[in-house]
Amino acid sequence: MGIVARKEKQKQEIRSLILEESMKLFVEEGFSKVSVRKIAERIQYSPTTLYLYFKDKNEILFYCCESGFKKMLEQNIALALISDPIERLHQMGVNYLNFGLEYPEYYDLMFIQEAPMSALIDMGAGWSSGDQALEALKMIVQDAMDKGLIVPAKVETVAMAVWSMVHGLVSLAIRQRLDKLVAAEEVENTMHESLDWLLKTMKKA
Amino acid sequence: MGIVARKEKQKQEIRSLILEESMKLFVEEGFSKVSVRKIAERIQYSPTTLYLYFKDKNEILFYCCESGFKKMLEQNIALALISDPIERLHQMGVNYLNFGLEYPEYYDLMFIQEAPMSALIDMGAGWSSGDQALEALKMIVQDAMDKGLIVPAKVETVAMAVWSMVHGLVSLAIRQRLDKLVAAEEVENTMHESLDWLLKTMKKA
DNA sequence: TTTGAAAACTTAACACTGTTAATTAACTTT
DNA sequence: AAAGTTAATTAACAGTGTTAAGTTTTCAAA
Repeated sequence: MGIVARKEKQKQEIRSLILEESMKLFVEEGFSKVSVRKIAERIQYSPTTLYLYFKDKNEILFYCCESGFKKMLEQNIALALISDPIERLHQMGVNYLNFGLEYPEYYDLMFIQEAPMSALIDMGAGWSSGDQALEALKMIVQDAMDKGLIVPAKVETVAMAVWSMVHGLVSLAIRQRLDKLVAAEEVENTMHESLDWLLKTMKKA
Repeated sequence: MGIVARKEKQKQEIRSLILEESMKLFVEEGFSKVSVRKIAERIQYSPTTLYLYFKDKNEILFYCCESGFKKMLEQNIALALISDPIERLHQMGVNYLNFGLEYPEYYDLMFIQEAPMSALIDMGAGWSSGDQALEALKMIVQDAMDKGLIVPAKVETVAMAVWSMVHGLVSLAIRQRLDKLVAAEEVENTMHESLDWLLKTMKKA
């Protein structure tokens, strides 16, 4: 059995190689420039070889996505130290904005492109990493409500509102829409102000 | 001079023909399926002919966008009848959600894709239709603040927050992310609840 | 150690994509 | 009718994701 295990390991190594190089590529050259042929060239394999390790390009992108979520979750570890739910929610939002602005290519893939979700459906798999992040959000909202810091409402409703807002900010920024509302150099600042505003507004007086 | 005017008119007619057929195409088959060749086939012209009337594909998409904004502004005419700013803002949000869910392909083009914005930059033109909608939003917010219905803040900050939230809702819904938070059949409902929640929350007690 | 099957990989090809340069067809003006 | 201008086309380039068929490599059993 040792031999089949080693083979499996080799297979996993090539899978990782493909993913690593894919991620380098789209951080360097942007999402739209990533092609099967370019990835293949980088790892010195024929383009069709990739199809022995992944169903299609969408599946590759899906796994890149997963690694993006890991990056994001790492940023959120420090949140556990903040006891005040509102303050914790606020910092989570700040982290979200920062992640989106720092890694726009990852963000694009994780929350804007439909390719990874198509892969998810094809694979019949779950959005495990994404679900984890959403679960964390819901728990904070619930906590804030339990402690009487915000007006009671359906948790999903509030969570959706908060998520939608930060996603809206990031995705509009990435797609150059926010500079239609304020000058380009003030976009990032105003984004944070909007987030601050939301949290101040939703805080029970 | 009459002859050169007629020629100009003919030219404009072909331009309109291209745009009309493009829009039909991407409402029918979706944004990603629209190609220069498919448009050309529909209007019985050679693909390269389109390049005599438009700089590139992005420019065609840009003008499709403009027509999407027209559709959107039409929906907002009735807003003028609502005197209460908060109520007006609310209805504007409802219209926004409805537009996005009813014409996801248009919405995609107008607010998610980067192609139209690239065209805009290439053309050195302004985002006239979009600006108009944003101006309307800012005015309502200003009005609400003047009448003491919401807590005073920078108008751009609040406008950005509100826009980002409804955009976040629509774009996450379109890209199948919201059904990770609530069941698919409850997405639309919860979207509206989130909007309601925001407006209730920002309303000064 | 040689054989034969299974696994890994590549080549060739299909059907697309946006776009440019060169060429032909049509219409205007002289 | 001849020359010049404009409109439209054909051919081609360089790229995309993906599949089928063929080749090379690996490795266990004879």
